[in-house]
Amino acid sequence: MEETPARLTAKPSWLLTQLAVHAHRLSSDGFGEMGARGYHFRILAALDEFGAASQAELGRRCNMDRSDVVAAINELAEQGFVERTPDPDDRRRNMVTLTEAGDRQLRRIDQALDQVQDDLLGPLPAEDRQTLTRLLARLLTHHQRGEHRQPTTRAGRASSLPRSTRSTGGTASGRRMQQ
Amino acid sequence: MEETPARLTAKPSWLLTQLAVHAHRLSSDGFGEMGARGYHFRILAALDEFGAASQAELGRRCNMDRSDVVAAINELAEQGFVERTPDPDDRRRNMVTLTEAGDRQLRRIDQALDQVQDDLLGPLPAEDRQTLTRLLARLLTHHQRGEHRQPTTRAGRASSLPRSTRSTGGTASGRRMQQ
DNA sequence: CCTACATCGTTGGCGCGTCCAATGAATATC
DNA sequence: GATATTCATTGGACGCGCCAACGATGTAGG
Repeated sequence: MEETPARLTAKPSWLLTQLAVHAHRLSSDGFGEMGARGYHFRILAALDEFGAASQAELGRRCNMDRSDVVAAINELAEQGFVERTPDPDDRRRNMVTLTEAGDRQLRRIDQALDQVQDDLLGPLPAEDRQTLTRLLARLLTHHQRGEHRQPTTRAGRASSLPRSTRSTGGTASGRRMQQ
Repeated sequence: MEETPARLTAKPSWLLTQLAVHAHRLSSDGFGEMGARGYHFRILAALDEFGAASQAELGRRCNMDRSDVVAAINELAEQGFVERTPDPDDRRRNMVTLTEAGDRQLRRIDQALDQVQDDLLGPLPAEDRQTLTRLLARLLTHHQRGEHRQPTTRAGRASSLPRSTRSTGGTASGRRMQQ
């Protein structure tokens, strides 16, 4: 069948992102069967492991944007998996709580995901699986550090230019800028 | 800072997809500077390596949907990086050709991506980089094989459900068929 | 020849994940 | 108290991966 350009297959970033596509599909198939998606699982997991939390905290723990937490919590609440109640101690916050049904849902998803790991790592022997996991974890840790561009408390200008400045002007519509 | 749930960090699928996010961001930052995106690079790479091709063929090589190829070619043509001409031998097809400007653009992107690989693999020593690449390549190959569920010519297999009901279908999950 | 069928390009649409900007309420800091 | 910060929410954007359907064209079979 048609070959893929070596310029792609030779690059770790290609291997990684393409394999991630497969991982994502396997996962989606997994919890898609119970009407969930990635964001739901993340939040349920965080609530289970750390207890009730504000939405902002959930976002920090799960690497999600606040606004996406809002939507996910809406959906989870509709399904009865979490409850959203105002925090009396800080009226800006919502306390998000895991319900029993939510706990059950979490376990179901988690189980489905265990199977997914196996499908994903498919042909690798145990040792290689461990090696791969270790290397990935190491890189991920590396890339997450230094990601908390803290506003520095106290006037720490970070020259946050919207930075649309694109060179080859052309027609394009480049965007990007993640802080 | 806030911890991430172990239910997530313990899963290879999580490590993979999250790291892919970083890889994707690094890449985007890379060619975003020249008004390109992933799809563009894939197509330029395929044209450079295998010569002029039809859009369908490009889609097969680059793991892209035909419809997405259309859009990408539109954009590349606007920028003068490829030319789209009808194929006289088969009037269904378009021959897509790489221009000189396109070739230069490809080289620019490719160079930027080399830097990206280095940033991505950051703290890993050469040996680990190699190991990781090898494992990823192996898994990717594994997951790409068996993806060409061919309609078998004659009489349609595949009950082709609207794609949600994919219930306990067991492993297979009737996957795609790109190619 | 004529009828199926497959392929190609195109349009239009969906879902998911990631992100940003801006608003209004509440709180923290000075 | 004035200012800055945090929080939830809305509304939007973009990339990537898909799918369905169309009309035009090409290929096989009977």
